[in-house]
Amino acid sequence: MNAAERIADAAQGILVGEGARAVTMRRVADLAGVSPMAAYKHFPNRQALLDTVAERAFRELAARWGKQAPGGSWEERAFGQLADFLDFALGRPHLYTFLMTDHRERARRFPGDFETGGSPFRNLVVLVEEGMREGILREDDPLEVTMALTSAVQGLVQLYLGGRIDLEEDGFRALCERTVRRTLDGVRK
Amino acid sequence: MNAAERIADAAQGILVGEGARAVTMRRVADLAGVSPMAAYKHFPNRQALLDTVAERAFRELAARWGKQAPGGSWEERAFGQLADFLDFALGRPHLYTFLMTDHRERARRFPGDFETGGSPFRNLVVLVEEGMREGILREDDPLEVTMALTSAVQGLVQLYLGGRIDLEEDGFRALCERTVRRTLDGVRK
DNA sequence: CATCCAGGTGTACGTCGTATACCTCATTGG
DNA sequence: CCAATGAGGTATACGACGTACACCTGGATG
Repeated sequence: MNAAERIADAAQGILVGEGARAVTMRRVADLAGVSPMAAYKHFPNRQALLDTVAERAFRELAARWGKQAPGGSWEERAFGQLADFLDFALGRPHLYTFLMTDHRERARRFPGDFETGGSPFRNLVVLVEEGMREGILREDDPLEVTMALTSAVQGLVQLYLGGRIDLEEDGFRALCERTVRRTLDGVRK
Repeated sequence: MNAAERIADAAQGILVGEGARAVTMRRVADLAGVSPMAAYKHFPNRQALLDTVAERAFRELAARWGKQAPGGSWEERAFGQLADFLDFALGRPHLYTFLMTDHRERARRFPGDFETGGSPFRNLVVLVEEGMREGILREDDPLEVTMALTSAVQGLVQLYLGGRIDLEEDGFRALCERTVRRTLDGVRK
């Protein structure tokens, strides 16, 4: 029905797909069954289309991650979130890079946008707040503690997807777990 | 004299420059004062030219960072390294992204290549080993501890350069310091 | 002196984003 | 009932991109 959504769907489909094919207007149009210029009736340019796709994908992601089973200890839930994050990053590397790494002017911004609805990070901040309430984590700025925990993993993932970590996926996941554990416990004597 | 180096210089110059202009073969050739096809006498394709530029830039970086003044406490030296890293990442953002983030098949790889010569990371691993010898850091795998400390900062820089952190440069540098401090001390109670 | 070839040029092809002009209906005001 | 309108599609074209290919040129070498 809505042609703009069919076009955004097609663009997202390219990001989700296996091959590392770039999201070109012609390819998107082809996938949507429409001529290359049709997209410009709905988006002023390629960047605006990509921004829309990012917005949608972020919302979908937040909805999915919100539904996690709440059982288990705090640590089990925390490492469950890590596993979910890695499932996404390693399972949809192009979409991950597109959402998390590519420069985008209208991206969500720390700190403001990470507290309000729709951001996948919100769930993690909540988890950290729970950890502080339960006395597992030191009292501290929840947002910044969340950043400390997540940015280490994001840095590792960036290196891994950039071909700079010579490990199989299982080995890499284990490295991420050890790194999070070090961030939790500190490396200082 | 060496034409290949003049061309690589030109390419590096684009990465170092202010504007976010892409490294196109035509632009490189123009800067080198040569026709667009000349580069192909020295590099089989654009990717090979970029790989060469990355190799050179990495070596220059390692040489510069190796010369740091060795004075001060371990912590002062560590945060000095952080400042140097941020000077580079924030001062040459395009070169930084090119070197650290862009997918490159022939990139240096963890763990092997980070231990041997020419890698800027080598200095940090040495610093961490010193910290363990001085009893400041817990006995642990030096390479992985270095990764834990650096990947958090890399994750933050990636977010910052991607326009996802709404802070001035000073505020961002302070956030990096606090994050490294948390990684050193841990966030667990 | 003839040959060769390292290193340069000019041209051309297919791809990209997208400006522009055009077309085609369904809706709607008179 | 019909003319006008505008939303949404198309075809064509332009300049920039990476690069294949044919060609040139001048100094080293047999």
